[in-house]
This record gives sequence, C-alpha cells and structure tokens, in this order.
Amino acid sequence: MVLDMTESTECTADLLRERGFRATPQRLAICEALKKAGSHPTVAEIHEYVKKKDPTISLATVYNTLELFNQIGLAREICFRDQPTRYDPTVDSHINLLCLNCGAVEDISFDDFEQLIPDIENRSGFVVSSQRFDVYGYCPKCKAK
Amino acid sequence: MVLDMTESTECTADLLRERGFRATPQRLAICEALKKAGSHPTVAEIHEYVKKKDPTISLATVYNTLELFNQIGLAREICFRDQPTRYDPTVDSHINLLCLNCGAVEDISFDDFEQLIPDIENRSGFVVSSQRFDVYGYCPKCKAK
DNA sequence: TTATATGCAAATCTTTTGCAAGGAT
DNA sequence: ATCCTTGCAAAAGATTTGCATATAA
Repeated sequence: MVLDMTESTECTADLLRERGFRATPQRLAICEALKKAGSHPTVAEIHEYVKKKDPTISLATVYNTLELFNQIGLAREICFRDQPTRYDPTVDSHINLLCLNCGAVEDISFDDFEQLIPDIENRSGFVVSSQRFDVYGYCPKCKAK
Repeated sequence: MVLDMTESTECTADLLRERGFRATPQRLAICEALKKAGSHPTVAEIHEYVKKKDPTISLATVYNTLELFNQIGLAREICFRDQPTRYDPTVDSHINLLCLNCGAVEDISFDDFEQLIPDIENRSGFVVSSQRFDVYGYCPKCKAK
C-alpha cells in the first residue's frame, strides 16, 4: 500500500493501534499539526493548521485528540492561568524555558532527570512516571533591554 | 499597636508596602488562607476559606490578589488543563509531586536547582529567575494497588 | 486627599458534553 | 457488523472586566 504517508505518520498510526485506539485521519493530521504549527501551539492554533487540510474537522475533535495524546505520551500539555492550553510534541525529559517578557517558549534537554528519580522516589514514596520542568526568565532578546 | 496580627501577617503587610501595594485586610486574609486552606488550594477553596472571616469578600478580589501574589513571589500558580488553577504558598525551589490516580499533590525540596542554573543559562542564553517542577507518578497509597 | 483596591454583575473565553451520523477494523 | 470517533451545537465553568464605592496611606 503506497500512500502519501511519511514514516512518522505510519509510526503514529501503529502506536495508536497498539494502544487500542483507531488511527483516524483526524488524529494523524493533528499529530502532524502539533509538530508543524509553531512552537508549543495552542489548541486553537492546531485547529487552524489542520483545517487547511481538512476544513470540516471540529474543534472538539482537536481537544479530545490532544488530551488522548497527552495520556498516551505522544504530547505533553502546558497550561498557564492566563492563556489557553498549549501542547508540546517533545515528550522526553526536557526543560521548557519561558520568557517572562515576550512569552517565548524554548526547549532544552534535561538528561539529568533520570538521575534524580531514585532520590525523589526515596524521599517521597511516590513512583515516578513523568515530569514537567518550567524555568522562567528572560530570553536573549529581552534580557538585553 | 497591639492587634491580633501574627508575625507572618505583619511581614506580608510590609512586603506588600515595600513593593508599592496596599496591605488591605482582604490581601492579608487571602495570604493566611493560602497557607491554611489545605494543600495547594484552588481559588474557590481559598475564597470559601476567607469568607469565614469576611463573608463579603468577592471572588474577583481573590482572583486578583492571587495573581498579584504570584507576580511578587508570595505564591506560585499551578495550572492543569482539567482543573481550576491552584496556588502554592511554597515559593522556594521545590518539586510538586502529583498522583496520577488520586490527584494528591505533595511538595518535596529541590535544593539542586541552584546548581543547575549556570548550565541552563549557558546552554540557552536565558537569564533564569524562577522555576516550576512537576513530577507525575503514583503516591504511596495508589501505587500499592 | 487621592490613587488604589474592592464588590458586584455581566461578559468573555476555554473546554466539555450529549447525541446522531460516520467510519476504522 | 461493531463499536469507537466525529461533528455539531449547546452547556458548563473558569476567569476577566467595567464601574461605582470604599479605603489605605
């Protein structure tokens, strides 16, 4: 079967099916949009992006799908009081750097997280499964002022 | 002047005035409620708590005040897609542990954060000012199941 | 005194839900 | 042929806003 599917799209489809979910065209399109609709896009931004390919896709489907992606580890939600929820396609351990002035969001790796887990588990009694690390500050452009 | 103010309340009042804000009874009551209305209370929970002392205090004031506290470093906001914003009176470097099963939130210290700052700043070009670290997993009660 | 903060109620926005129709497996 | 998903539109919530009144400094 030769379609216009990229390797990554097939991979996403397989991952969904493995977990018992259907690989619908909407879900695959949303997955692609998540990666291409800019940095840490909002639900509305992702919706706008996928509508270019599929003008009938509903906002509710985008909401539901992103929540699903968050649960099965295909995306990570980022939520602030004063803005709509954003989603991040990067799911491995990383730091979200957030500029307090211009709102820019940047990812940097955080390989040390693995090493912290045993200590966190020992001290708290929790079993650790994932993490979100936001660091607030001023980006190179804004710190100059 | 002898009132029923605790040392911490006076301290909060001074901190507000230092920053050019008024130390209103509502703000002081909200500050106290933030510490006593349970672990990581929601805005509504804080509102319920302060209403015991001041039944006329408005929800909008609680919202405004908590946002102010977040800005001046008296509290830290914690926001999830599927729940109302919570506030944490602990502002020094710590980890929020979140149980994926029962929703429990617990704090543990994270003294190592200071040591990470130079590396984060070097790699990103940002100037770091604060941080939020959420770790997801299962609490002692829930992991047993 | 006077600029700031409060309370109220309405408005705004985000997110969720119920249900009939559609479609992946 | 099933039963999971979708789209639509309405509902539910959370949060913000405008403005007159009150009040801390």
